[in-house]
Amino acid sequence: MQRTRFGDMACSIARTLDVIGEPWSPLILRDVFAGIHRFEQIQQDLGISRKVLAERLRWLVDNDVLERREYSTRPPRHEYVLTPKGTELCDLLLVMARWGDRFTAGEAGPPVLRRHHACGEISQAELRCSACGGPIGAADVDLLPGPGARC
Amino acid sequence: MQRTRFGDMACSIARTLDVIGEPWSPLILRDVFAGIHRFEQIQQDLGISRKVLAERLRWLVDNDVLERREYSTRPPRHEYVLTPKGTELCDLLLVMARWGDRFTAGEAGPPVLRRHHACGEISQAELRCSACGGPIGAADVDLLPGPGARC
DNA sequence: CGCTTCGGGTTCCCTCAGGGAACGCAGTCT
DNA sequence: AGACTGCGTTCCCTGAGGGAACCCGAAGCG
Repeated sequence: MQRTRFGDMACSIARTLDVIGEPWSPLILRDVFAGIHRFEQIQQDLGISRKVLAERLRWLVDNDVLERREYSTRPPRHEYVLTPKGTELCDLLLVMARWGDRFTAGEAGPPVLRRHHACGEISQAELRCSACGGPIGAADVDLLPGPGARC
Repeated sequence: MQRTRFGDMACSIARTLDVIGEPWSPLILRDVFAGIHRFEQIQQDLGISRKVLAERLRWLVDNDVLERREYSTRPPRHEYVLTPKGTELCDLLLVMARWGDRFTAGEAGPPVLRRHHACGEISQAELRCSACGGPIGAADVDLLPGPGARC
């Protein structure tokens, strides 16, 4: 067997990892989210190998996270933009950024700040319960088998 | 160069990935969070190679995400438990699970449900702005350079 | 017209990380 | 003593990632 695939596991976490769990994929998503849309720019920004970048972009497009859009026919030029599915995936990046800000930023402070459009304030993303609206964290939930439980 | 390290990048997302971005690491975290604390159990649950599991556990312990605790002196037996830092990292798993539930669960529905202790309801984790309390998503923020911005 | 550039990849080679299985080792059971 | 268990470590083999070179279509330019 080669590198184990996670897509067949009966676990939403594993299936999410199947889509963006490969090395570099979340950073590619971050770049597209941050406004870097072109192959050459992403490659330079990340310092990733062109081969791997091409593979990852193809995978993300095939999985409907990114869309490969032609922005010029002559000469033919393409850019990568987020689909709605990909935009929701970026929520993950907000939570990763929050954890990184808290635990890895050190003396210098966070390298990037995020300002909420709606209120104009610098903010972090907090997790709230969709049912009661109260704060929720990993320690506050019980796990129960759901309808698509393990075979 | 070998596999590129993300820890030195001026990006909280990259630095978070440096801690749990390797293949398998999030699933190991999920298992420990779900109550699977012992080497042998994790190995069997995931089907991961013992070598890689030992490497990942050591890395997570070194990074203060897990604690290796002796639960029996004779014979010496150890288990892995979440540190506070690791527990906060599990918030990431909640968000991954939500995305996976929405976009990869298919007909069968989500394999696992999560019940909020505080209200007793089955729920998903929603993102809210820490400043105004309103809903927040990746599409609702502007990025600004912070104090620890790229050198 | 031929030469260069540029965006966006593809191909090639080499090393290193992951998979799998075997081995090791302390301590306990019978 | 011999078997078993929990927890790793060692070994070999394959395949994925890094790096650099190459490719191709379409301009841009003297």
